[in-house]
Amino acid sequence: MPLDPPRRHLLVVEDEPAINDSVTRRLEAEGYAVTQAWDGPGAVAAAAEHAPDLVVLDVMLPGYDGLEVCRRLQQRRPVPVLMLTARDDEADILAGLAVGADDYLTKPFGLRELVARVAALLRRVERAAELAGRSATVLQAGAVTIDTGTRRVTVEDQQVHLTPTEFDLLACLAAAPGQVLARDRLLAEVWDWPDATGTRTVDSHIKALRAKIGADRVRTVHGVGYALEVR
Amino acid sequence: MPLDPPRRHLLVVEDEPAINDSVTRRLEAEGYAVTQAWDGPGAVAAAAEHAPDLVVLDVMLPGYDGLEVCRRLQQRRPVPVLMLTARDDEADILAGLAVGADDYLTKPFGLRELVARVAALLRRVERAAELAGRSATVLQAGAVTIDTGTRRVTVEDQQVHLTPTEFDLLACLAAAPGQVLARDRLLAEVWDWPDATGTRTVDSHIKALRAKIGADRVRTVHGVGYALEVR
DNA sequence: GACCAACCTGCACAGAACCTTCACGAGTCG
DNA sequence: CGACTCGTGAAGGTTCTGTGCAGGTTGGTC
Repeated sequence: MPLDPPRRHLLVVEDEPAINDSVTRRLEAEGYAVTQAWDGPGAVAAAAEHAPDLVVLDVMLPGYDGLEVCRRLQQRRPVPVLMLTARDDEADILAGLAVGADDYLTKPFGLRELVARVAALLRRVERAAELAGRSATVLQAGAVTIDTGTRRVTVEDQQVHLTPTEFDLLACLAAAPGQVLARDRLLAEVWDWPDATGTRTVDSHIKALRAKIGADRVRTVHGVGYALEVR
Repeated sequence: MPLDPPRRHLLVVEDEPAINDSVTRRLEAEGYAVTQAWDGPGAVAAAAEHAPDLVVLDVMLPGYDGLEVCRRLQQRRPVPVLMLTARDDEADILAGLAVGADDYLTKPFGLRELVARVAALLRRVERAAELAGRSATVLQAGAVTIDTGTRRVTVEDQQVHLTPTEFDLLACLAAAPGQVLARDRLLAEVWDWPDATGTRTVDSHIKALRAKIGADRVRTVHGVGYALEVR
């Protein structure tokens, strides 16, 4: 049981340097650990690396849309998102909430208000998490069961130990059972490398995965990619 | 504007009135139509009557076990099930998954989490249904079935292995069943060679394809090209 | 700081899978 | 019956994948 209230880690995603910096400074003054990101890819990468407890996200971003960032973040791991929107556009806000944002703030906003919202959202989420206890989202493909909540995998009711990357790879394949996924796609989703050129990393992990869950459960489609057998 | 998605119908099976009511109220607030049931027989009857899109099912029930309910529901008609379990028992969870549950949540859980799970599961199931049913990925010509998602080909329910080029060629022909496609056209679409001059490559692959799916399924149109028989 | 274990990545090589071309015979059409 | 088109088999070359291994990173321990 952790005794001290753990320090909360926030991710601030905002392309305007002045706003990003002032928000960051203020939140740090409030005692949060803050990581900054200035565009979509950076945000996704930072989130993957730091696993923040909450994300403050501008919807208007270079790279790709803030909504897209939100979607990707949620897809990877549910994380509370406080959306910043310059437009006072109902549709935009609704879209944000639909892709997993939990609250929003329209520009221009005061820092005091932002801080209050962040605190409120964290409180809300943490209370829910506390009540939630253990839970999971389960994927299944044939005799393979993947629990993304506990990150455990069983094959024919036998538990198997997978490394983090192996697990993510399997989860990615299992999200679309039977479907063939290209190496590029896997590199983008599992490794967050939008650019994939001549690396054999995927193959190496596929090999490891096969050794652990059974070689014939991962199908090679020559010249295309890999697929999880459903059977 | 996104057109309204059809209203989803849920069945909540839980014997504890306080929990059942709060869960139901919250889900209704989220826009779902909700039916309540308090025991096993009631759950089965309600499912038969309302044909819900998803069932939230407590495993500990009077009457008979939640697992039994789950089994009966699945037997009647496959329906996504989100299991609620008080016990933090691995075996119990696995048993649930084995009888057709798709996800689980251990008590005590947060309503926020529950809502998220319900939405995620519905999304997943609907996506799967789309992939399975839609002809977006599945092409058909007579007894030949081509799944471009899994890249699998079936001839009279027998699976056939095709090489990448053979598959693309077949898919190209199957995209316009019965239609005659010129070699130029095939070279352009399958091989991405806009310029086609006196190569016999197409013929070679047609030959291979014929050997695998049956010679008479690919018709030669002298001086023009090839066509997939529909029959 | 040194050390160790677990893990990720990339490379080189071998073998498998695959594609293309060629030559020649058979088929088709006017 | 020519001229052209198509089928066929084999050969050669190319691309792709499986695999073992080494170097590097990370995180934890003494």
